[in-house]
Amino acid sequence: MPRMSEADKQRSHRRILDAAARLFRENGSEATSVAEVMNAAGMTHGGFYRHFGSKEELVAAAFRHAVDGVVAGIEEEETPEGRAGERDAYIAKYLSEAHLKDLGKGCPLAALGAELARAGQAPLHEGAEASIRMAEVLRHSADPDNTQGLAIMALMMGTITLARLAENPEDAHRTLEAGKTGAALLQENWK
Amino acid sequence: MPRMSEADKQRSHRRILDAAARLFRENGSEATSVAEVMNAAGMTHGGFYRHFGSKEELVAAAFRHAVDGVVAGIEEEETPEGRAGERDAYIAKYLSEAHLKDLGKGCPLAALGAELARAGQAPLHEGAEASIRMAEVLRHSADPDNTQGLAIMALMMGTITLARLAENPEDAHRTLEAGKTGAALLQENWK
DNA sequence: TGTACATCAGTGAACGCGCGTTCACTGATGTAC
DNA sequence: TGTACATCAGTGAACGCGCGTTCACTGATGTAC
Repeated sequence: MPRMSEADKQRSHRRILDAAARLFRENGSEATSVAEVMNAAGMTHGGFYRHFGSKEELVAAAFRHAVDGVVAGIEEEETPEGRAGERDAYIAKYLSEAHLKDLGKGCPLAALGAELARAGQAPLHEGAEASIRMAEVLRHSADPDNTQGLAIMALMMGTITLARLAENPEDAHRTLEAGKTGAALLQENWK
Repeated sequence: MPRMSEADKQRSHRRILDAAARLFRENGSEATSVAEVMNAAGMTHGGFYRHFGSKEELVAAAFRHAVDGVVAGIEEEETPEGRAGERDAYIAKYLSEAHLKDLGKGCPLAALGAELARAGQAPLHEGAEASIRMAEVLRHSADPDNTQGLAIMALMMGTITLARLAENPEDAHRTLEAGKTGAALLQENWK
């Protein structure tokens, strides 16, 4: 059947990244095999090394791809007003019940942050960039360190992690509400 | 050499839990093998199943053991004043540079929370209990849901996760400072 | 208190299995003339 | 434009390896008399 055209290869590459970004968030990057990713992308495992040099390289690339998907449309906003609107919608969506179970499309930092810190140099680097980038989405002030954005991002990540550990919907809801109250407080009363 | 006394077995059991609680937090429970845990506990891997029925059982037990170690001394405080003192010290210690690299003795929820949510029923249950228990340590008000404690816990977990992803000490420090400012705000201005 | 024996914590070899990675092969693609 | 050929994306078998788990064995412990 091979070989395909250059455009086909790009489509395959994209399918691998899509599958990996979803599966890694759902099950963790360590618990997901290269073969699982390739099957989900509609291929067999042997072709993997035409696209990536190693699994670690895929972990880094898929994580970045996941972050791209999550912040898409927000980073493009030019005006402060557009940003503020996107930002508030983003916080509400982040702290929603839907985000709890939809791991595969959820926040990459919440799903993989802890794992990334020990997954090698390239994944760690992507994690570091994602931290700054995702906190930037939440920036309110002109503070160059974006302290407020970092704090709100941290609160939201922790909230989702705690809510995902809840054994019943009531506890999960309670945790999300705590996060919403906290996020509102950090937005209104900063400094 | 075997068989040892009942007291010896209890000491072995304890050594396995100590080693697992440290190694799982340092490298993740999936990335740590049963043999590594047993070697760190000073034994060979074959004896493991005299103590635990499966690795998953160890993950749950070691996580609980880790939580026990972290909240020890705080839960025992009887008076509100004693609690408040312990609590403030706990927050300061949690958001310190020392906590960043000392993964093996650090917060079990920050290190393993995301992994636990997909590690099986028993580990998930321990994660759920730990969430409530560790938020309880931070309780300020008489609010039965402990909303404030949950929010502060979430903020601190997220802060440590973000800070551990930082590529240089300056960014890590900045993130910790954001967490401290946020935590103070959540303590002072709640509701 | 002393002796015979069953128990069982820990050892180390062995198991089947799935992992990441490699490789010979296929055949459509893209290129040179 | 047509033909010959090199390229290389994807296949599927195979690799060595380490995993979780099992098991026959050892010998000190704890128990029964």
